[in-house]
Amino acid sequence: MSTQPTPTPRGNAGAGAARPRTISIAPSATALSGDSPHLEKLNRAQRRAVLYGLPERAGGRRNAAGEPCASPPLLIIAGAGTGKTMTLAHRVAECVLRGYDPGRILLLTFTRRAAREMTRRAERIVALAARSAPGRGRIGSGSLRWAGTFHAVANRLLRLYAPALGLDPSFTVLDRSDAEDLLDVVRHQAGLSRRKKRFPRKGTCLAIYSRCVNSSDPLKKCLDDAFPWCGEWEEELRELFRGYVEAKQTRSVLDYDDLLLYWFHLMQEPALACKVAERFDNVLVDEYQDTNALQASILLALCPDGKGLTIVGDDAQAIYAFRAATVRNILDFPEHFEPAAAVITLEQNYRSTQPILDAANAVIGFAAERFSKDLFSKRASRQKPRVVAVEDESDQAEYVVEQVLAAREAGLALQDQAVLFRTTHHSDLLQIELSRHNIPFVMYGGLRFLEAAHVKDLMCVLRWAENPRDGVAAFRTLQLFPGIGPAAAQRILDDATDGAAGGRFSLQGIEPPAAARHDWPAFVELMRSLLDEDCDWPGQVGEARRWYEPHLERLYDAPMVRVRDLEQIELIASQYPSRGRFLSEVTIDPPSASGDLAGVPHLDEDFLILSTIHSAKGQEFDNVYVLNLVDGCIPSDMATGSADEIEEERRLLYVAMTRAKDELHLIHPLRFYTHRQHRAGDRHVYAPLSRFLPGSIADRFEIVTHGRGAELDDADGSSGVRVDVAARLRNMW
DNA sequence: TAACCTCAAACATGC
DNA sequence: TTTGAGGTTA
Repeated sequence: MSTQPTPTPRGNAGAGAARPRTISIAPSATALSGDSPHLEKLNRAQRRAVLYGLPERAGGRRNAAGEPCASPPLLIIAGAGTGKTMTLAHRVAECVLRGYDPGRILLLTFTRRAAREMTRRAERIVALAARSAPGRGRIGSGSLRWAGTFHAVANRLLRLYAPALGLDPSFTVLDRSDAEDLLDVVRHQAGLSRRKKRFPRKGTCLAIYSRCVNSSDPLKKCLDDAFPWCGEWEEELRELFRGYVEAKQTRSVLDYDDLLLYWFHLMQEPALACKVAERFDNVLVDEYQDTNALQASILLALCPDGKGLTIVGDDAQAIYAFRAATVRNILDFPEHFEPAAAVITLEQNYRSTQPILDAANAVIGFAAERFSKDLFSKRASRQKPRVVAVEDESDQAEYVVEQVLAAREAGLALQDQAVLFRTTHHSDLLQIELSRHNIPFVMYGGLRFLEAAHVKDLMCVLRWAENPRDGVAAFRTLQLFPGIGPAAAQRILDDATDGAAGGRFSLQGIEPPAAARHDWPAFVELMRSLLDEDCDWPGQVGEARRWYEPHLERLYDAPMVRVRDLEQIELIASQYPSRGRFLSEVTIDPPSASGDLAGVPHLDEDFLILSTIHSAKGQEFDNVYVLNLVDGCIPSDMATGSADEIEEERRLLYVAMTRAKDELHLIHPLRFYTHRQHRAGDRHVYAPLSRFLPGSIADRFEIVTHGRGAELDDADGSSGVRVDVAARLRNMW
C-alpha cells in the first residue's frame, strides 16, 4: 500500500540509503577504554557505541565559542539480544563520568519500566567506575531525573511551560476510554448519531483522530491508508474532531496525543524551543523504530543539528505501525544531518543459541527492507527450534503444560519460561488449563487494571477534585448515584459551574433528583474535603474509597473482588508524592500495561509468564513457547490487507523468536473449532502453518508432532502442499 | 422526560 | 464482548 521509496534492500546501496559509515575511534577513547574496568565487559562494537564522539571532559560543558561540547549524532542499530540496554546504560554512565550533569541528560524510553531499568544500570556502572577512579563523576539515586517515555516527559514539560502554552498547569489526562466518551458526547451534540447510514463507532473515530495526529498526515490520507471504509464520512469526522478539540480545551483535559502535540507546538516556537533544548546536554532515545512522525519532529526540534543526540533501535523489530509508528524514522535518521549521522551496528547476540538465531534470521531474511545485518552468537547448541504440530488448541495447551512442567522438573524456574501469542484471547484456553494444573502465571499487557469500571469510578472522583473543569470525570462521578443519568448529570454540572466563577464550581445548593437525595450530602462533604488544599495525600484516596464502596456494592455483582482492587489503588497511590502526579503518571503509564510487576502483591514466588508478543518486547526468557503459528493468527486475519501489514506481522514473529535464549517452541494447531456453537460441536477449520515458515527454511527447525496430532501427521502441511481453507471459507462470503 | 432495561449487530487487534 | 438503539417504567 505504501508508495514511499524503499531504503537499502539487502546488499544493494540504493540512492539516499543509510549505510554504515566507517567510524574512526579517537585515540583518547581507546586509551580511556584501556584503563576503564567498567568497559571491559563490552565487545568492540559496543565500546565504540558507548564512546563515540563523547568529548574527553565535558567540564563546563561549553567550548571556547560558548557552545556546549556535544557529540555528533549517532545511530546505534542494535539487533535483538545484542546488549542494547547495557550499551545505552553504559553510554549514559560514560556521559556522567565525563562530567555531564545527570540532571541534564534526557533519556527517552518505550515504557517506564525500561526507563527504570536503564537508570538503575547506569547508576550502578557509575558507582563501579567511581570506585576505581574516584572523583570522575557523581550520580546519586534519582539524579537521572529526565528518564521516561515521550508521553511522561511531555507531561512534565507541559506543566512547566503551561502558562506559555495557554494551558492550566493542573490539566488532567484522559485515557483512551475517557477520550472515547468525550468524543461520544461531542458526536451526539453534533447530531452525528442520527444518520441514515451508520456512523463509525466512537472507538473507530478516536483511532482515526489519533492516527492523524501521530502520523502528522491529513485526514484524507489517514482514511485512505488505514480506514478506507470510513472514507465517506470525511467531512463529518472533521467536524467531530473540531468539536472534540474544543471540548477538551474547555475542560482543561489532554488526551495521550495532546501530550505529544502540545510538546510539538512548544518546540515550534523558537524562544520556547530554545529554553527546552537548553535543559539538556545529551538526548538518548531507545526503541526508535517504534516512534512516530510526531515524535521524530519533536526530537529533531530538540536537537536540530543532532548534537548530543544518540538513538538506538532495530528496524527488524518495528511492530507498532498500527499506532502510527514509522520505520522511516530510523531508516532516514542518518541523512537528516550534515554530515550524516554515524551508524554503529551491534550484531553479536548474547542471548540465543545459534540455531535459534539461524531460524530467526531465516524468517526475517524474507523481509523486503531493512538495514542489513545478521545476528550471530557464540552459544552453540545442537537443539534446533521446534515446530510442533498439535491437533487443536486444547492439545496445544496440553503440550505447553507438559513442557513447562518438564522444564521445571529439570530445574528451570517458571519465571524463566514464557508463552507468547499474537492477541490476548489466544491464551484463553491455556489460562484455563494452567489453572487446572495449579501452575501460577502472570499475564503481561492483558489486565487493563485501570480500565475496570470500578477502578475508573474511583479515579474519576479524584480527577474531578484535581481539575474541577474535567467534565469527563465529573460526568462519570455523578452518574454513580441512583437516579442520575446523563441528563441529570449534565444539569447538575451546569448548575454547579454557573454559580461559581473562574472555573471553580460549587455543589452547595444543588438539588439532586429524588432518588439521589439520600446519598448526596455525604458526597458534597467528600468533595469539600478533597478540594481543601490541606487535604492529606494519599489519605484522601481512602476517604474517597469509603464513600464509594456502598455505591460499588449497589452497581456491580461480585463486589468483593472489586473492593480488593480499590485497596490496590490506595497502595499504588501511596507511592506518589501528590494527587496530581499520581493521576497523570498512572494514566500515562498504567502499572499493568508496562508489565510492571512491582507493587502487585499476593503473587506466588514463582510464576509462568504469559504475554502478547508486543508486551514481550525487550524481554528475554530461557524457554519460549509461541502459540498459534498459523495463518490467521500470525499473520493475524486482521492484518493481511496490505504488504506493509504483512511485513509488520513478520517482524512480530521475529521479535517473538528472538526472545528465546535456549529453547524455542513454535506451536501449530492443525485445526480450530469455530466459535458460537454447541459445547460438543465439531465445526472446525484446518489451519495452514504460518506463511512465515515456508518449506524452504524447514531445515532450520525440528519438526515434531505432539499427542493425538500424530494421527494427522500427513495433514500437517509438511508435504509442501498448502491449502488455505480458512481463507477460502472466509472468502465464500 | 429521563433513567433503566433488553436485544441485535458489529468490519479489529496489538499499546 | 461490547455498543448503541429502542422500548418500558418511574
